[in-house]
Amino acid sequence: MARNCRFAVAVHITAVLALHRDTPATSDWIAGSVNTNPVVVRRILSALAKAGLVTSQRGIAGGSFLARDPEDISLLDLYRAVDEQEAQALHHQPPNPKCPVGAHIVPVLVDILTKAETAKEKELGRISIGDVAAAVKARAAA
Amino acid sequence: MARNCRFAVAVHITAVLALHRDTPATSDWIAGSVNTNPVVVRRILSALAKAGLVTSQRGIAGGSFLARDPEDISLLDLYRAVDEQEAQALHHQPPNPKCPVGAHIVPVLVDILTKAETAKEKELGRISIGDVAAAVKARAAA
DNA sequence: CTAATTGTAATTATACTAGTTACAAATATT
DNA sequence: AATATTTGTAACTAGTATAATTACAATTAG
Repeated sequence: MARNCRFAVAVHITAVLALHRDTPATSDWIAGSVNTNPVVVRRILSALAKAGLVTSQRGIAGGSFLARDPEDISLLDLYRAVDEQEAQALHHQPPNPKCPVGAHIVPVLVDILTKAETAKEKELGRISIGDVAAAVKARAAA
Repeated sequence: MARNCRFAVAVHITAVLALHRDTPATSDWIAGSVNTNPVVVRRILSALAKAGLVTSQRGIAGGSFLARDPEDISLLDLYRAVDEQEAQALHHQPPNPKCPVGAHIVPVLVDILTKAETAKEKELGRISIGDVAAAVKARAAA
């Protein structure tokens, strides 16, 4: 249990919200679809709320809504809200500065990893929750 | 200590090998540059050898070499050799098939993650170990 | 007032990681 | 042939991130 699946769950949650825009969805109900504990859902909803992507309401008729139209929420928004910094890791210990390679490899690596991460994020930015909801709907109809 | 830095170390190791093509580099020597334990280096060298990127020789004059020209080894080669499948994780437990979203979200997610991962890998494929070695050299000279 | 719901802290079990020790297998040098 | 050095791996350890779970205060509709 060491692999981060928060992004996948965030996409799932927001897809549910996109398909139920009229009534608030409770964390318990969403958890039933995701097949996990409601607290796990609330934690991710909390991160999404901090990013302004969803709103939640306490109380007996409470639950969560998308804060914007599904077409105006990209997967990159979710990714950033939830994964904080998924960037590939650098050295655990700083390399040896007395070796020419050790002394200069880190900024070179940072440059490489930034390029790779940027390409990935660009793809995620092209897809909206609306697209995801439509894809789910299309598969359900088929 | 849960973040994977094998790719970063693999780039470091192969950069060292690219700048010392004439003599074999021992895992002990490389470990001194990376600032880690020689066994960690040997483990990564072993993965690279399985992918045909380096060759190693045992014995008193042993050590490792690049198996190809640095320009012919891409960072994608290293990434694949070392990270096996770094792809972003899906749900921990399979979602609820009785919910329309739960029943159809997984293939949609796979499609999304594949696109994102492919974009990242395309970037890594554009960069060679030769490029990395040149960048390190340039910084060392500056 | 009551019941239902969110928000969050605390705890737990699991798994992955790098680091480390240990040692057999291989090999160049003498 | 003997020796010293190096790789290749297995086994183990400590540290840490993760999801799941329990618990409970705060909020709110009816």
